[in-house]
Amino acid sequence: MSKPQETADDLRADAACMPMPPSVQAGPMTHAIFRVARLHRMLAAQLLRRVGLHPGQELVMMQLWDRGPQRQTDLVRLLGSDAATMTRTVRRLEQAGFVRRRPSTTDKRVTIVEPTAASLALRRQVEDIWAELEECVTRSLTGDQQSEAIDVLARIEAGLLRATTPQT
Amino acid sequence: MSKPQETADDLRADAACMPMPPSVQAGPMTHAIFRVARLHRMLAAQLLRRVGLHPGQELVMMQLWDRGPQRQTDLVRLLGSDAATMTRTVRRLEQAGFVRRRPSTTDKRVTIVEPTAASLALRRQVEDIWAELEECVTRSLTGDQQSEAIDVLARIEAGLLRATTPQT
DNA sequence: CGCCATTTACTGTCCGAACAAGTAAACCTC
DNA sequence: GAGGTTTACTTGTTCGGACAGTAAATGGCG
Repeated sequence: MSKPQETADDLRADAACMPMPPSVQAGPMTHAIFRVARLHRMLAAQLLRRVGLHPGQELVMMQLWDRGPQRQTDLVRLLGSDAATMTRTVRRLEQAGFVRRRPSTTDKRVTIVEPTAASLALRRQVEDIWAELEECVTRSLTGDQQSEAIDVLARIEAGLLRATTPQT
Repeated sequence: MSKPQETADDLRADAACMPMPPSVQAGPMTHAIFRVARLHRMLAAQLLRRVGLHPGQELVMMQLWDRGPQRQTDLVRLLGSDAATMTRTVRRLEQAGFVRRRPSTTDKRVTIVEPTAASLALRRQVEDIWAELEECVTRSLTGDQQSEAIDVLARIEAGLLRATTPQT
């Protein structure tokens, strides 16, 4: 094997660098967001796989652990998700044994979702995963840059929000 | 019936604010990235739907427009995508008439993907969509903040990259 | 030349995400 | 209390994304 040694730059070029054609270059922020979002999600998926969760499921569990039993609708609202997605996600979490579903006694439409005792073992693992994720995100940033980043992301979110909620 | 009227803040709380339970608060950057990524993708999907594309397909088309006919493997490498995903995405783009597939004469394994003449009409629309996306992302940022944002996102990407490519 | 690892593309499977449509229950108003 | 509306949940479909497995073609090596 020649391939004398792949430098860090080579790896960087291979793995992340979707190259820079002119049309992509036209939207540097959009492009950067795409890249970061994908890497972030990939890393989250990779870490969550170890504990048998798929991306998105951990968010449901975190809500349940923090806020206790919830109606599915509440989970949908809290996560900004979709009712259909929530139905299937909760069903899979139930099959995995992390969640229990119980019909409400006061409103026959609603089903209450609650974390199982078995899920408590997951909680610390998920918290560790979030800590590791956060570490990966922040380790290239100084404290000041982290503050900058939080502020900038909040501003970007505000700008996007104005576009996605034109109604009212 | 109290619920006099929902204020703009209420709506904002509904739409974007996935609340702040302690475990989420533990990873403010991770949380912010999730939120921005989701909004960004939602907006992209919303804009792309007008021209009949799904998120991800536009990236393939942009590569083809900018770099000309490509092997599927090249598209996979350029976009950092998956061979299986690319197979299906290209097939759908072909069915939609935006792409043509042609077997290579020199290597019977490869199929060359090239944009159709019909796709050229899409190109300007997609460029407009990227411009609109970029506008939504940047409109809450000053010029300095945009530079900050690019820098910060690049640093975050670098941090994530070190985690997702641990192997040589 | 023949063997074998690699490359390229495809299929099946499972997941989240989004949309549409439908059902049942609760609520509201007349 | 009857009828219309809203709410809560479910199912079906389509898409991108990821993993596993397959088949064919290629290229290198002995």
